[in-house]
Amino acid sequence: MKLYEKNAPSCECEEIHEELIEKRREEMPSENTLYDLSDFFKILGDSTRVSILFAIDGEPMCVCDIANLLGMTKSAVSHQLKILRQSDLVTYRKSGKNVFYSLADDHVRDIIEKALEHIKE
Amino acid sequence: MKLYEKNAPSCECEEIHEELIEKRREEMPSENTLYDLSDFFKILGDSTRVSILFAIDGEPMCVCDIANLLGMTKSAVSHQLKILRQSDLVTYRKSGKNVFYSLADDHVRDIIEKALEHIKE
DNA sequence: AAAACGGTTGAACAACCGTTCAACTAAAGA
DNA sequence: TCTTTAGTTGAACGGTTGTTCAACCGTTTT
Repeated sequence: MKLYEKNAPSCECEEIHEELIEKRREEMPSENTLYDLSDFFKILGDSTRVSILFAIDGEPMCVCDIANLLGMTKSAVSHQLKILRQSDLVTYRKSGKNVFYSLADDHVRDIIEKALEHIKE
Repeated sequence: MKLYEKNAPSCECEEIHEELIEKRREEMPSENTLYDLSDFFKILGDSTRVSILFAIDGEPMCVCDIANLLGMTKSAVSHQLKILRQSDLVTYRKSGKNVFYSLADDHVRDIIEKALEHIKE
């Protein structure tokens, strides 16, 4: 079948709805967008990072207090903060020996809020 | 607001700001909620699963067509569909030898839409 | 009935990821 | 200056996870 050979390394099915697939393919986001999107969700897909975001929501907190709040070591928290920093989800401000972290913007808060609504069903 | 920063020139790990931590702790979601939330995002934190959700958005698709669209094996797609099923993100309808999958509800679409807005900055 | 097909599933393997540990830097106090 | 403290970082370990492979099931076709 020609249709089969067109999509070489795919599944081994015989009956393929070629028109539908092409139509859907055109409507799909770009591969890069899909990766960016899943990478973003990957950041939120860890309870420690989500907890940190809730912790610093409203009031900035230093690493030590976050660690105490979550019952974790400074190191573990710092590692996760680095990831949140690199994803631009948090900002920080140095003050003496301390580093105060806060939410980068309200965008993330909205998404988390919507997700909270979703899981409460 | 500034109360914390005012009398907190240092955040010592032995001398913790109990009041702030306690206040934040009370405002935090329950541990279970935090796990549910991160588990939900974990589902979306995979490009294959996100791609599947986009694929079946609007029109139901059978496993074979999804596999062809994404250039993956039926098995790999089926494994991910199982995860999406167990998370109630998709529903399915059997029709002869085929199984047609579709989005469970519009909730997820909204969240993905918001996330798309976020990453486009 | 037997063969073919769409789809599912479990085991295995490799890649990924989060915490721990130890060493390190920068800032503050003595 | 020397010590202490807040925070960062890299390596390593153990658990998680996504794909592959092979076998399997239910439905349709011959």
